Amino acid sequence: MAAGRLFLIDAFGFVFRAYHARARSAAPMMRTSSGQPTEAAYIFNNMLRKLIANHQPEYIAAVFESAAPTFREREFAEYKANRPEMPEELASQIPYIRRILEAMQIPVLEYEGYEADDVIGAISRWAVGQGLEVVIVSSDKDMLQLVSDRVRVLNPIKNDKLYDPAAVEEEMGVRPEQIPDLLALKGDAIDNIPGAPGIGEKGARELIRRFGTVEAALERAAEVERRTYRESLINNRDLILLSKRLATINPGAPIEPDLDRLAARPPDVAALRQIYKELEFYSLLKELGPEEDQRPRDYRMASSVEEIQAWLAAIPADGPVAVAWQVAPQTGDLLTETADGQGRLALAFRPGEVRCAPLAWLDALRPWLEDENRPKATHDLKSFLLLMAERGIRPAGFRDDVMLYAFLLTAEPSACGLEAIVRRYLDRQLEPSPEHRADCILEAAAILRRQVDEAGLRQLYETIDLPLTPVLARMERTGIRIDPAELERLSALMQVELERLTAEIHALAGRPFNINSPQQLGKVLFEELKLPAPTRYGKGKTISTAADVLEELAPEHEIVRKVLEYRQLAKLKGTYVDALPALINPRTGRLHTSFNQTGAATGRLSSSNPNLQNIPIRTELGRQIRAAFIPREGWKLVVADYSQIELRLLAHFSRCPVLVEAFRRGEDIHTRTAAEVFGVPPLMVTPEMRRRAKAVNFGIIYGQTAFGLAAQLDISKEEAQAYIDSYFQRYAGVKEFIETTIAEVRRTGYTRTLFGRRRPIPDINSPNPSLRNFAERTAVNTPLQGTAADLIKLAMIRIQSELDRRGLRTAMLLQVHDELLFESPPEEIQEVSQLVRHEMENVHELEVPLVAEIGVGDNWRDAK
DNA sequence: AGCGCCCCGTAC
DNA sequence: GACGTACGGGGCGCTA
Repeated sequence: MAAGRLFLIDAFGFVFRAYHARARSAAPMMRTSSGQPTEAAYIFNNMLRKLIANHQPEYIAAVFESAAPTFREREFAEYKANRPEMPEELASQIPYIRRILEAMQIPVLEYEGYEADDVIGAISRWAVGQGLEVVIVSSDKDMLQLVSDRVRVLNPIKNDKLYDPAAVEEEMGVRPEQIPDLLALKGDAIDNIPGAPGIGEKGARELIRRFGTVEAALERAAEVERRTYRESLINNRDLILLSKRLATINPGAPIEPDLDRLAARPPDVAALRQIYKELEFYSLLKELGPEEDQRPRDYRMASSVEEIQAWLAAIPADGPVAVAWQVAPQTGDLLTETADGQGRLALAFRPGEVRCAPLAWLDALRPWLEDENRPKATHDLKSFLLLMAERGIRPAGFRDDVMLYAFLLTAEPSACGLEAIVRRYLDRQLEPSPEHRADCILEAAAILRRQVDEAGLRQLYETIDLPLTPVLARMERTGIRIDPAELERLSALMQVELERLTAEIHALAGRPFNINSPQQLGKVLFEELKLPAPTRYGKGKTISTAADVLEELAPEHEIVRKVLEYRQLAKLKGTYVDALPALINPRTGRLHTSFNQTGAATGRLSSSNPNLQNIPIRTELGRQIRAAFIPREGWKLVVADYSQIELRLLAHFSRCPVLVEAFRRGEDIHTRTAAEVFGVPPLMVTPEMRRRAKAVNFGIIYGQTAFGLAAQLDISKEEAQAYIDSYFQRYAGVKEFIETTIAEVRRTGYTRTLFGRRRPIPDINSPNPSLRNFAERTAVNTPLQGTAADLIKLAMIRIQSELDRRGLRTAMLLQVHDELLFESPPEEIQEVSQLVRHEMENVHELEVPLVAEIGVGDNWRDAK
């Protein structure tokens, strides 16, 4: 005979109650920084800790509900029908709860076809037979029927109240074995046990105390004085008996667990630490104490190619090998060679086990690098592809890019560097050596891979983010041609103009000063020349001299007009005309930007060194700069633009009939909006009305307020508000979309694009109205901007694959959010135009058509 | 001299 | 406080 107490935890019951208790409260739910709800896991974890600390069980197990239908559901379809589907915020925490149990070494019991109640009943009976005492950890009243002299119920929600038979009788008014009878009469709303109509809590207790059982009460119903009770008993006999069967825990299940498995064991602290890190339970992490990080390290430079190959051959082919290379210490830029000539690749096989190879050995590693069946992990795959491409190697088999994983999970550019990943997910400090980088990548890959899977982001990763990487690498490598002579010509012209303007401005100011300095300029304009100072201030304390402020002042003084002209020239010259030629790669003679896949929280790409996504187009001078972007000799540039993609997505998401119809009929959307907002037929829409409607349309996408629209259009706030009201009246579906989107983000904590890309919006429930408003605008804008980004990325992947499949020489050069730029040999232009248009327009079926406009020309300006 | 922040302006 | 997402140049103040 065994001795001791067996604690049986009603896991789902507890989790449900804990969750719903919190869900009802107004406070925002607890989440990780990436938006994963964690509160139920936190409460459950603390309940377990408290339980173990206070009671020190000899035996313990957690009982889970099985997914298969139980006898109650077979007998009574409505059973538990009142219980809502488990909400996503709770369901997503169940895997963590199971892992917490695993880490605490608490066995989980679940048996197909039995509810947790029945499993607990059966195990209790079995355990008592084994000589154990049983403590059922549950806050469910049903459980009280199992209480006996050897079985107790412990309610962790009710301050660990422990129920013995006397306590049950005191609280419920009946003995434990009479609980099903009680419930059979009074019913149970949560489990949808019907009960006897007309008999409530008090009546049920009175009847059961008097007659002992439901059966006896039915038998002797005639004796009941109170008419409603008497008639309810007589008229609902079958319902009452069914209710009793539903309420009765059936302990007859043939369940006999292995007692040794249920013996309490100390927690696996390392596993627990890992989960706490993932869930960002920092206070709990602290309680676990400092981690001994001095894990054994076996970092070695391989002594021969053969040794590396032997290593590679020895590891199981299904586990990934992490690859790292040298990066510049400060910038993180990839280094092809180090000062000491010791450029090397590091390969991590198992935690703590890393082998390095000099770059000179790459040829020997080529078969492994190019073998798509040898899985690899990296941080920043694109850089690695570029590094290898320089050496004529085309690596394959990339499975995990922890940079992309981190981005999918957090949508935070600053969380995607390896340093940030190691700090956040491994809770360690990154050392710069490639060995340590590879070691960390291997470890982080396992964690992030799992989180990506659990967050439902796997498909997005495999269909968009990962396959886009080699496409971008190729675009960067191809680069784009510019005409430096043309830019130098422009630069000289602009220089002359700037010098003239400088002299004129200084003369008007009565003294020389630095026009580039907002501080000095403000002093000249508002203090010395006493121009009417606007109320607007910058984040510092200087009066704003921004263009829109100066525009207002332009009629007041000649100097303001000249400053505006100076500013434009200085900006374009400094940022583009002079900067771009200096960045031409001498080897290729072309400009090679970097596309950052983790640079924009919405999922857009960003471009840097140089940024080729903000080349001017609005002014004539700007267009001259754009004209300096040219194709290679004898080729053409082909430009493909999505038309109004974000407004089309707004139509798709909102299904707003007016908007949807306008796009289906191929109308000019700004004219249509003008007609709606101003209440005139489309033919009566003036250019000014269209301009204003266009501002309203964009304002909607960005969550603009009346204040902002008024400033933008230089109209009164009231007039702007009238436009917005009129808009929402005509486009009621859009209004509803905005409201439901915000409501959903409030509930879930993050936005999702059409393809499931998420962005946590933690401030959505902030008490600070400014933060909250900003969060709301972000919540509305991100699914539009992010879905547009997903769509064009998908189109890029398909276009590149189609270009390759057809053996075309056309090269994709740039992406500018809703636009793709190609260079084509003349004989391919027709085919490529068609191909590109087809892939862009058919990238995904929406409520409205997607339209791509194609242009061809000898430079970027003329191709549009 | 180098870094970081601010203002400002370019793109979509 | 007031329009979403970026990058980058120049000024300027801080630190070295």
